Amino acid sequence: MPKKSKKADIIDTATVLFAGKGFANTSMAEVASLTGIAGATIFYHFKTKEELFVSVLENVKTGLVQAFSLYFQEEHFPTGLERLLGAVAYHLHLSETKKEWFLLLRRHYTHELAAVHPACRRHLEVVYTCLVEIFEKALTIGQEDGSIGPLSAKKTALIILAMVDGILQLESNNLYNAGTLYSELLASCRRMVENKQ
Amino acid sequence: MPKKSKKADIIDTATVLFAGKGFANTSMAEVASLTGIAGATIFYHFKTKEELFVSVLENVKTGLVQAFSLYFQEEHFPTGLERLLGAVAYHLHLSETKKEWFLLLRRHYTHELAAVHPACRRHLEVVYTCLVEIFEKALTIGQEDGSIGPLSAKKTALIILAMVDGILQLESNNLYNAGTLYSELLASCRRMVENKQ
DNA sequence: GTACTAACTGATCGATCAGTCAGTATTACG
DNA sequence: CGTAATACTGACTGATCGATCAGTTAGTAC
Repeated sequence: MPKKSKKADIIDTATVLFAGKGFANTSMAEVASLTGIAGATIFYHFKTKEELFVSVLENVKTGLVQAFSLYFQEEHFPTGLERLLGAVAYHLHLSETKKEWFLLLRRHYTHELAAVHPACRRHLEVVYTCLVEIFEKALTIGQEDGSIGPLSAKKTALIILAMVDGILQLESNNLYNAGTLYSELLASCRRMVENKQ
Repeated sequence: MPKKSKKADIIDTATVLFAGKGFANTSMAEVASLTGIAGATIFYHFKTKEELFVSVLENVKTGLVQAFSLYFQEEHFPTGLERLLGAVAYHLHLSETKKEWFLLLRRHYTHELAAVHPACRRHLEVVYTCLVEIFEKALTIGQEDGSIGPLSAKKTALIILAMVDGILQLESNNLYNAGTLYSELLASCRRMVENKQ
């Protein structure tokens, strides 16, 4: 196994903790102990707790953008509609294999900090722009090939993102076994955007 | 103006603070000072911070259930489809006039506590059951009168709830001016559930 | 080896905060 | 009025946590 730098180890540990327990409830001491280093070491690599958080978010951003770009490099779709449904399905899939990423993005602190911290805001914007544009592009393609009806691609992309995110939220809050809803979600998306023959 | 009890004052102040800054970032001292009472007074009415939070949540539950019940007492709809869209619109409307309620329900701490604290969990369940059943009932009525197509009422109700909640989330995170999306959201709901003629 | 730098650490500090307690004010009632 | 309960308060405590700092170790260059 490749020996990772301690700095990267800290970021990995912090990602899980920030995502799982939130910023305020995660202590630097806990990050240090789970990483297997002394408490003061974190402050050598990151000046403040906030700076650590931003590094974590940047790391998530990079990973997420890369994952989607890779997916569309390998997959190809006959119609825009199928491309859209593929994107939704991959979004759902990623949120299972990389739960921490999406938990972190859904944490309130992430958005509170973004309102105040320019670098943090930029990372968040990149993530959301990436997600929205994926849907938007699929919708535009679908309108050209006739698989998708006439609607505002931009606004519909936002609504689909909200819908997917809302389902993931329900699931992560253990309110309903949302896994059961995945196929129903895809069907609902299809009904929502497909061209009435 | 009716003189309110200090206990009710504390709950009102705490609702705004817990909703706006979260549980961990709200100090009992702040709640006390904004309510205009001494710090120790809160602990006379509520044994712990957690108990205060549960009282706040209970209060939100009561208000929310009442608001929806009142709405459907006064409004009547010609079709199930219109009833559904009315419910969605009222949900969006309430989330503006009673922002704190929905912010509180979306806070992670609310769900983390619910996983451990039975009374808290019960309050949350009442709220979500109320919201889901409103959509579910409208869908069922619509299927009977032919305005809504054949689909699982329960699952579709969950998806619509997730969609509305997702839009509100986008808005409260200042990511997009989601207000612009309200009419598009209603149109999308309609396309999703209406009976193909 | 020596010299220099980067990585890392243990001990500690100051601030914050939930919760306690012993006591004071306020109300209700005979 | 008296007295008893309820409502409220100021001063304090113990624990937690972010951050600092003086110092040690590991790595690299010569």
